[in-house]
Amino acid sequence: MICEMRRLPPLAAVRAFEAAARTENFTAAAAELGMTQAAVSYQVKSLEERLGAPLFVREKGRAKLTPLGSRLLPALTGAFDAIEAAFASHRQEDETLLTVTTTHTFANTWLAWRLGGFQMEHPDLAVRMTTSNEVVDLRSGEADIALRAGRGGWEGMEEHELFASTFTPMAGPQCIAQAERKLGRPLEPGDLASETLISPGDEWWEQWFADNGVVAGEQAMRRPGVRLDNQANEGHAAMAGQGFALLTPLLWKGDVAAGRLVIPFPDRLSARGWAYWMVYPKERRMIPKVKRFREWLLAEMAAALATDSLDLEGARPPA
Amino acid sequence: MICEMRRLPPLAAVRAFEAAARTENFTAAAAELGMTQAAVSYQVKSLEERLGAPLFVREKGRAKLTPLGSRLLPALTGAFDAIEAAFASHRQEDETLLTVTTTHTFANTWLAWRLGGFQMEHPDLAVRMTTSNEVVDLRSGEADIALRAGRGGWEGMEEHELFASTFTPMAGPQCIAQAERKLGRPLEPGDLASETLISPGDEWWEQWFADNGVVAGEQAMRRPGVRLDNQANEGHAAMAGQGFALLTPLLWKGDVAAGRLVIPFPDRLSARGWAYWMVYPKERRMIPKVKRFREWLLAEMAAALATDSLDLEGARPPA
DNA sequence: GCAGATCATAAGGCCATCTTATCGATTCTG
DNA sequence: CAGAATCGATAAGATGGCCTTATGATCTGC
Repeated sequence: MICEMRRLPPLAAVRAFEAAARTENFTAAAAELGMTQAAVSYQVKSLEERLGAPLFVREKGRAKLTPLGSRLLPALTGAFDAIEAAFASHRQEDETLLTVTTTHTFANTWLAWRLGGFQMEHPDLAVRMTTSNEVVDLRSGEADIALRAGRGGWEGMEEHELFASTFTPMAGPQCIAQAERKLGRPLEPGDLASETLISPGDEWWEQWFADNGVVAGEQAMRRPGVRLDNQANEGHAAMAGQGFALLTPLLWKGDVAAGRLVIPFPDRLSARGWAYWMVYPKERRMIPKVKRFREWLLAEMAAALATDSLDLEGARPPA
Repeated sequence: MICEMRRLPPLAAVRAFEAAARTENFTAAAAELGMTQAAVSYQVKSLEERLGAPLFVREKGRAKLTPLGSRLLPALTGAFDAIEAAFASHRQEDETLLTVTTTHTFANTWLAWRLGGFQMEHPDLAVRMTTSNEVVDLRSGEADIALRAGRGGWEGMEEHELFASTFTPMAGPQCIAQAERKLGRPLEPGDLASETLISPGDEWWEQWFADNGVVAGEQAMRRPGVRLDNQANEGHAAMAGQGFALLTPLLWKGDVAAGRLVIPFPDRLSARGWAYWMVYPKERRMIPKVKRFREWLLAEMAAALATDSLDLEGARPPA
């Protein structure tokens, strides 16, 4: 093993010396360090004893640096400045940069549309949004807050349930129109068994078909089809007329309102048993930027939920 | 007052973090720092709490740096390296450079002639000799050892008396010859009253005249004459035939032996009540270079004194 | 599945470090 | 020149930061 042995004097003593040397005044140094003059005197003396050489000459009631002390001082000042700068830059960044991590889906369909509002309300914060799938982000300090789907119960985390993860089939208007033209009547759940599905192999299709008594659903699920890796992509594919996708109504309100997506069976809503959560380490809950984001998000979410969810025509402009 | 407030985390924690981060291994870091793994864990944790952000991600029983930790590490390593280097250079210099401070006189007449011998015996030491008159040199660390004239009793200093500071008139041989030719007989103490003195106003002339019952000495002392500021210069002036100087026999042995200086009254020796001393701070007596020089000097001095003192113009060995 | 390595944590002790108080020396000031 | 103010050294005493020991949990490799 590489044992790069360091031989350093006690750092508390070095620190006291540096401050004392910089001012050539033990009393002032003590004030700067938040301790007493006696403590500085003690530390300086102990450092001198350790070095076996004097750092100050005491004369006429003052302390003046010896040549050795003068030689030592600049390097030490530089070193402490470097340490301070390292932590200061962290603190600076930590106070002014808020990083939110979330899923592609939630980012795309909800957060990205509203994050500008938060930024407007808090111009002193730099906001960064990243998308990823690991909750580890929080433990490793890569993000301050996570917005995630799951069942909750993350160890050591403060959690706020935002909304339940429900889903129902949606498709582009032309897709619906075409199907109904073909059938000559409004769509019914069972009809989807013969329509093109997006991510047909998905277990949630199985659940939805079961929830709605569609036995023939399995055929549709076995048909080849595009398999996409997140709901955001599925939604966009649906809007592009690629078929029916299972989507969470809350997340697509805007597109539904704008007519880009149609919900054929507004009352045929399934639930995953999941929810979306806002999550952050318990111990960071009092940090200002975390607090501000939490409050903003909860208000925003409340507004989003306030619109009658079944009355799905629409995303309302956020309060 | 300029209160350049620094906000630094506890340095012990920073130090532990730096070592732990460098190796990404708390156990190894603990070994390097000479403490236990538990202590490193404790310190790292305390630093993380202070920062409000994790520095390591603990997973699979290992600790891996977070991005924040990685960003911090280089600056901290650099800072500690700088501190280490500062003290190391001092230590290096302190171990290999021996500085002796002494008077012009002793340097000129004794030490300079023999210091080469010490250097030969200790080629690993760099030896530096400076001449000055302040004992403060030692307290300020400018020199390791002082060779000084005085009465002893320096506070906090280890002292070795080397030899008593005695003196007797000396002059160049031509000067003596000229005077005796003029008188037609060997010189006697009283004759100096009408000879040219070097530094005639010096109180030691007064003492020497008194010690030797020369009442008329005062005349000579009031005559104008060159006043030199140290015995080295006075001795050289005497050798140049400028007159009679009061010199310490031990210091001029070589010149006397070579015939460049003559001692007209070898038994008319006065003492100043002073001695020459080797002096150094008590607490430094065990430092190798100090020890080595001390032993060398005492041996050298013993050798110099070993030659029968009365036979040789009479320096007496100190008690 | 056991041995070995690594980190976390609890409990407890102790000494380094700090504070308070006081003194002596020097400098400032009216 | 006296008194006030400033500054550093030092003694005595308190405390809590820091370290150790001991143990547990987790992961890896044989």
